[in-house]
Amino acid sequence: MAEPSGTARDPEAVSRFVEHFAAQMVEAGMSRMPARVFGALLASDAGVMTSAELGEQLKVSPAAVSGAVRYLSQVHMVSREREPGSRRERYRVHGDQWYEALTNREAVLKRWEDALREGVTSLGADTPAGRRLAETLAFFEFVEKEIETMMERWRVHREERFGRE
Amino acid sequence: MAEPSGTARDPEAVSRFVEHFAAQMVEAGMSRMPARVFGALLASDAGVMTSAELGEQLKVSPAAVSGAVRYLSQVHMVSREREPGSRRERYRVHGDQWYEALTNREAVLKRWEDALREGVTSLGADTPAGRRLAETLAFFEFVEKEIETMMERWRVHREERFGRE
DNA sequence: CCTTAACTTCACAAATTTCTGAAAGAAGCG
DNA sequence: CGCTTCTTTCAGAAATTTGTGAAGTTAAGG
Repeated sequence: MAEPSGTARDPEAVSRFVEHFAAQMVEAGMSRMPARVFGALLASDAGVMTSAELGEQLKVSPAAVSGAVRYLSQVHMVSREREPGSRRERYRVHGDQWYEALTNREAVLKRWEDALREGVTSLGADTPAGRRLAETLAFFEFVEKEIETMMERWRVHREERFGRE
Repeated sequence: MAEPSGTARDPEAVSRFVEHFAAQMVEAGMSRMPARVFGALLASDAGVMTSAELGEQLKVSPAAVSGAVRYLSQVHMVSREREPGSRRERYRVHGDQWYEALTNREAVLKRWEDALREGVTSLGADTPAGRRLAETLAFFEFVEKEIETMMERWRVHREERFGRE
């Protein structure tokens, strides 16, 4: 059973989740600090935290928070807002926005594809290596298209299950 | 136009591709040496190379090759074979095997899901944070299923385009 | 405008990761 | 069985990455 609203959550339970979740993201290639910041936001009830709150909860310096959120907004995993009537900055995870960003590795895919295309050309499309690269390239192009339609299906699925937010 | 078969390929063109491709893999989270070794294999005509060949081409020590191929076989991106009648080990990329492995991040997905499930429980399924985590979890579960069907579609697509190998 | 709160940038220290050389460990071959 | 060839392991050096403190920048509010 959940706490009555207004009661502070168990900070230790939050921290355990944040660190555990962040560890998975790190393993998947993300740097530690952005992963932790993201985890903290994801586990916050409001889905919004200030720099100070993030720094305090994660026990890190303002500089570390600054670097992490800069990265996270660049990859569109959080958005930053100015708190009206204050110099405080706030960072938010939108319920859906962030995993849309996760699949928006399109830029990444594109660069893989560029590298492969260049390889096919420079090694020769009619060499065994060139053919292998071409097939790999075709795979990435396929995946790119598939991800798009998958996200469309997800949006439908999500609406059914969670309703619009 | 391609070289007549039997002619050595331009080592510089190969190297350019390998390093460029490896750089993308690194950016996507893979360590440098495994990425380079994988690139070298991918760009080889035979799709097979010995430790010595890898070390020589990449200008690295046997120890570095050893570590890289250990990692690559663990994640099923290459397979190792014993060259018959020799102590030489050979490493191979199968045309298709490796990107099957790439999408076989299922283990990774599973761990993300575990972390999220634990978070939903410990933060409370009826809290705002718990609901956010639950939706994220649902997304991952959805993706996991989708990847499976996507790979089935790819195999069909591939057969049409490249024929069986 | 000046003060002050908040965020950012930067140089550096600490921690981590990566690669090497050397030594030890397997496995074919005589 | 020992010799030889190849691979792996391991300790440590080198390089890279990460996070901090301190100074610098911006903008709200008197």
